[in-house]
Amino acid sequence: MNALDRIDRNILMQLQQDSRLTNVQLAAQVGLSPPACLKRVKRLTEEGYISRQVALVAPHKLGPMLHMVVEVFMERDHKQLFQEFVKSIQATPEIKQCYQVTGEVDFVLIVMVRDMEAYEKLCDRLLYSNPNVRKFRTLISMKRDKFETAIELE
Amino acid sequence: MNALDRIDRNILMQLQQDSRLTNVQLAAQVGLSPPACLKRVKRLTEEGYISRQVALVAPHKLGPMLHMVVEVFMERDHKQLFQEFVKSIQATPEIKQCYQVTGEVDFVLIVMVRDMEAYEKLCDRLLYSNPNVRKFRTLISMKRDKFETAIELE
DNA sequence: CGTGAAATATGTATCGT
DNA sequence: ACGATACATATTTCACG
Repeated sequence: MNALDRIDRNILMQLQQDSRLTNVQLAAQVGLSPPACLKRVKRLTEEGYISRQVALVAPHKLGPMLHMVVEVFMERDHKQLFQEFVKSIQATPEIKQCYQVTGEVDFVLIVMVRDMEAYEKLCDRLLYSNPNVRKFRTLISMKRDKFETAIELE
Repeated sequence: MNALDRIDRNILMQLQQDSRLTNVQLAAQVGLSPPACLKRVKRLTEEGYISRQVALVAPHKLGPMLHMVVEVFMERDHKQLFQEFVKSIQATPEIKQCYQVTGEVDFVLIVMVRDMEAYEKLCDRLLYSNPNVRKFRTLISMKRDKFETAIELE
């Protein structure tokens, strides 16, 4: 079931760096004929290795943008409540990432907003009004020094 | 200089969700002829609005994967030292994201590693051995509940 | 920006290993 | 089971209006 050979990993590495490669280019890179290569890409997509292909847009080109790292402390460690919270996070487009962590903090959120006002509104809507959120701490970032989506395939 | 019209934003929104759309499909979506649409995509790429197009690979499909949120406290708030630190971060593939934040914490890192051993080695190499790093705190995540790369274009 | 035509690429069928 | 060749379909891309 889970057996990616060297060629599959090579394909994934290439496409993680640049998915605009044409299939003929990719095929040449990995040493296959275009149809054989296409079949693999299709298989990797169907089997969920490639979840999707997207364009990454440069945030700073669209005016000022604030990134927030938010640590959320919940009232109780209750699965049901966590799931509900995650649901509300998934429905909030400004929240780009959510990590469930172990320790004192329960969730870490990565939020992208235009300004403080937008962030405060978000907090009102999602955190202050949620009885299961005990408290949260915000780290404000005006500089994202690195953003890489690729995964190491050793 | 910075003047994206409704069609440009529409193109960016579409490609942020799915960059595998063919140019003809995209053209139809935004109400342009394929050549006109292609020109815009090219322009948006050349001008840096689209920084790149990538395949997103599902981490859990490649065996267990740990995400770490690392808060780094530097010794001194010195620009030169910060820049050097950022450089070392950019050269480290396991560190996927780096946010420079204001307040007590100086940097927040998002790290992806296979296991604790790999993380410890990373810490040795990058944090413990760096005299400018005063201390750091690690939040361990075994669950990434959301990961969205798209930016709001209102 | 649109139309139409040429150049490329994608996708399918079939064969061979 | 997997890859290659050849062929059909679709897309990209250029020239022109």
